[in-house]
Amino acid sequence: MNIARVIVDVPASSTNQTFDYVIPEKFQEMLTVGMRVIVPFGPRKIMGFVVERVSESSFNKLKGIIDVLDFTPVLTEELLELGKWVANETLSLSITALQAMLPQVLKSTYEKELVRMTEEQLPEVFEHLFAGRGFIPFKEFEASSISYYQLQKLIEAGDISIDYLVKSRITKKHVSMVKPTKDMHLLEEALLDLSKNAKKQKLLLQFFIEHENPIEQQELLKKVGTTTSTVKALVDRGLLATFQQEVMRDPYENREFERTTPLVLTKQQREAIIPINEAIEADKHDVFLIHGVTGSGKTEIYLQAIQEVLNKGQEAIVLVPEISLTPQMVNRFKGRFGSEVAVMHSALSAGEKYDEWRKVQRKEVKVVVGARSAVFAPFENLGIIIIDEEHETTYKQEDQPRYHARDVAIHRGQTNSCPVILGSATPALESYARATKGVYRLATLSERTNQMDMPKVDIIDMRKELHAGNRTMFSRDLMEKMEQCLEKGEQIVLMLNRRGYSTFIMCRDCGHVKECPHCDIALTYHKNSNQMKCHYCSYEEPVPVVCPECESDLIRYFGTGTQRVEEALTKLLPEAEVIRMDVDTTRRKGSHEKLLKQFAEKKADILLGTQMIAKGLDFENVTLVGVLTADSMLHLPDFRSSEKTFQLLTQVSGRAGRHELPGTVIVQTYTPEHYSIELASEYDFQSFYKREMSMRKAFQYPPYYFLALVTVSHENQVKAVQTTQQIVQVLSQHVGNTTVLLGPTPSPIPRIKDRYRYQCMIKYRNEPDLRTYLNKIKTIFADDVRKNDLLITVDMQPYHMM
DNA sequence: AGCACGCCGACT
DNA sequence: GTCGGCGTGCTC
Repeated sequence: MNIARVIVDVPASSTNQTFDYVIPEKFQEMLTVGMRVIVPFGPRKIMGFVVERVSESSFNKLKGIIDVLDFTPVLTEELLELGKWVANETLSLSITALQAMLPQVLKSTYEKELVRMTEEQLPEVFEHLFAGRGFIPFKEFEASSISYYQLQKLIEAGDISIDYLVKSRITKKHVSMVKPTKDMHLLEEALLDLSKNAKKQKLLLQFFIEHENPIEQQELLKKVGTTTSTVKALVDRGLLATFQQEVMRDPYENREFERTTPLVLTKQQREAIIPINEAIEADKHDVFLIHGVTGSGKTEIYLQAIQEVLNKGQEAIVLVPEISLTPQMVNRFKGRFGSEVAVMHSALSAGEKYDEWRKVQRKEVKVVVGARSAVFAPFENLGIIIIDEEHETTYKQEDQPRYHARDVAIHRGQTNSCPVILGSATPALESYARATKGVYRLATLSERTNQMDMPKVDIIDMRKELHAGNRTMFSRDLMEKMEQCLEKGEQIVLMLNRRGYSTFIMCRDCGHVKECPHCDIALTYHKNSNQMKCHYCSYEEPVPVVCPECESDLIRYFGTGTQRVEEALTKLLPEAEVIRMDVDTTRRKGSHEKLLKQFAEKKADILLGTQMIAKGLDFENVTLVGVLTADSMLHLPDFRSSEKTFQLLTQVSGRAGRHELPGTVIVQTYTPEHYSIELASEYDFQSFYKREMSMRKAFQYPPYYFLALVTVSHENQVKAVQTTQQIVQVLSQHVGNTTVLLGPTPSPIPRIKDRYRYQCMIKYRNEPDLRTYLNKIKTIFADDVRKNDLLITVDMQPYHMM
């Protein structure tokens, strides 16, 4: 078994296979599957994952592994298998699937260097370039005006060589430690030898005579009340030594978590948890869907089920949508399970993420609470996977590998024979349909634990407001209720559903909208820099003074951004303090949390924000929730827009009156008669489900049909259309007659970065070999892709049609 | 991907 | 003769 099969870090279809390498003697014993290695690949050195150890290879001249990067495998055998499955399922490359399971810092970066091999005089230009150094970054050569040919000659002559470096992004955090170097009695002797003036040094020695263990320098200095120079003096005398020790970053280290104990469950909660506990006991895989209204105590069920799993000595993964991974959520898990919990979300620095991941790898924790990618946590004795807010679209990764965390979770649940819990107040139609069919087991929690009714929802027809002469973005009802709220000292949450809207620039005279010259999309206005930016290609230009079309100076920015609402609010309710939460105010790390804390401490009356405020927040003093534009995403070209609207409205309504104070919700809309708005206001999931299902059936959408989306992009529009047409043709020869092929159709954004984008949508009910056909297409066009800069992407079960 | 190799055409 | 610019095939 002295040969390793390696998946190399070269994301290309032609290298999407294992490569065999000889394992040098010194690595024979320690190298196991799942470790990262550095291997020669052509003239380069690259990183790769060992996926198998074998004793024979069909390949003749094997090269050897250069280095092994890990002492503990970064991928367990289960995860290697899972990687294969993900790659196959999502039609992505093996290396991409494997990389997706690891924290970013474990990715390798590559650099080239020029190494001087001779002391003899090099040509003038090279002497100048090296400037006395033994090696230089290759980039410096590229930046110089020296020709490649000249370099080639020197390389051939052996005067210069190229070195390929594989670097790691890992940054381990270290602290300075201090320890005594001599025995106790020697320290005591030294103490007597010190001069009378060296008071601080004496104190330090005294300290180590009492505590002989190494101590963090910072802590030592504080305890003894001295500075590094004193420590240094003793180090110079050979009595003490300083060294660096690695520490784990703990993003929550300075936080106290109030320990909580299990709550008494309601009847409905008990009924829901019994079958889950049975599955845990029996090591049986099953998918449970908990459909529970907001405030029905889903989280308590999760906590108690996890406790059951921990009691068995097993581990738990909890997935939460990024956006609701709020301090409140983290508190609940940290409060119950303390240091057994690792938290993984995007607000952590790369280093912190790595450390949290290592806590799992080193078995220092038993529970992971995290966003999508936490589904790959390297536990080896998994007892349960929980997906909260399972309907959230953030569980679908939008770049390669385009996996859905729910599917991965269920697959891991099968291999680990453990239960998977999906929880939501508004389950995804797909999930609910499976639950009704008995594929998943359904538990319904219809009562809130505090017995309070859901807040009353008033729908306001904004067309009538307009007719009545109200041209502001606040209806008369909302204004009145806000004023009442402020008088009583209660708080307000205002949500602006910005999806589908953005601040763009439009000419009031001719209606001209400023678009990106490289993408078919309106440029967005950025107030702070006074620039127009493209969100797709980061093209930028200053805001025009006059309309480029008609030269009118009536060119303004448009759209209802949170900034504009804030401005309007301060005009209409000057006494109200407003906290604005959107991408602009929450970009900085921790600012999200800070703003929420301020609001919780009642430092503001109104919390104004985008969707990000709809989830997971729980403020006792909030009695009014206003949705400014409920229908803004209803008209998007997305078959899930009704579902998303229903979910969002239900979610945001749950923010009001969660405690003693009764709550009101005001929903402003231009389409009050739309069923998703009407039924959300009545909290009628069942009717919505039936209604939406019949729509999906009629229009052949999930859950009745599966989808696959093939997108083709090319600089040349004709080429893009033609290729898509060819793809449709090839597919039509293979697929069954119940399968629908749509296309070529332009993508919702038909051009990005000067590339035209066309797509083909496949709607199917039963196509067991579809992946084979799609792979075949990839092979057919592989040449075209490489030679003609064609791009073909496949998205199985797409969530965004772009 | 990224590198070498080879062929071609432009330029001194 | 000297260079750089692509197109092509290969990487254990």
